[in-house]
Amino acid sequence: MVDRPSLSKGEMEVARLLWEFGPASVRQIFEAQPDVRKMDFATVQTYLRRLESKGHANSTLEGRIRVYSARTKARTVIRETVDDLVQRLFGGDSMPLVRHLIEERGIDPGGIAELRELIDQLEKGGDK
Amino acid sequence: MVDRPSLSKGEMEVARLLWEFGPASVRQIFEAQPDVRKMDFATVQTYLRRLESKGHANSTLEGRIRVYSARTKARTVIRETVDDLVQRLFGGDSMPLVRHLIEERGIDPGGIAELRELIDQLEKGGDK
DNA sequence: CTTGTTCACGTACGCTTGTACGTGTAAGTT
DNA sequence: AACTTACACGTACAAGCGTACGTGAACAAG
Repeated sequence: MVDRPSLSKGEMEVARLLWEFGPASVRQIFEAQPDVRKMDFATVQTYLRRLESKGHANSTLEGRIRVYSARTKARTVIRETVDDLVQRLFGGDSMPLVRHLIEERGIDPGGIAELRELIDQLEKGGDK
Repeated sequence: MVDRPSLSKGEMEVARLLWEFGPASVRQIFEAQPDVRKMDFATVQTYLRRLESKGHANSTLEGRIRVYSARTKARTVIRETVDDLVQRLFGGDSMPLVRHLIEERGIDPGGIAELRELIDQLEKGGDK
């Protein structure tokens, strides 16, 4: 449970790509970026270095290419980030955020079905 | 639609108090803080000043007391903040966040009922 | 009027973040 | 071998952030 520093916005973006595209070189992460809104190669590199120095990634040299891999699970980082946001923006109550997401951002039909199930589950095993 | 700089975490906390406790002096915001995790008076003051310089608050001197009031609506800031988070952490898809909130943070019984209604509404007027 | 209290306001300071550039070198191309 | 890419790695640097301190003025209490 070594408590790692939290991620900045830019670092999060790179971390997400790293989670999604597994162990990867700087170039691979660089190219995994959506075409719009691309960071410079060197910027991606810096973020990966910073992720490593914060303990959120590991790296090894494979030949002359440095390959990074995530060291913390997405779920963990997401939990911490969201908890923090809920705390600061809503004083700790997460319902307003759920409400906001549903009202303002909409959910597609598949999501609606899934949501119904989630709620049923919640109600059934209404523990903790 | 003047595009104001986004808020830092500390600023958000103060902004939330300002939204909740209406136009208020530094001291009032300072005292509105939950007893644990209190910022110093001067720190609150700095955040209010910064909120103003970023265009998120206004202030006037009432006698010798400076009174701050929010200039941007909570809803707007929340939308921008959450949109940004969803973008960076989930690549723009908000469903994973909803799922996370429900699974990891739980919703109280009242919330469950409300959620059901929200979903029904969504399904009915399934536009946009 | 003297002393303590409460503010506003300017300032500070080290750390983090966004966003790279430059240099040296290994590998690929002609 | 000479030239061109592609990398790793060190470095940079201004703006933003967290967290106040200090000073001087206004007010309140004695």
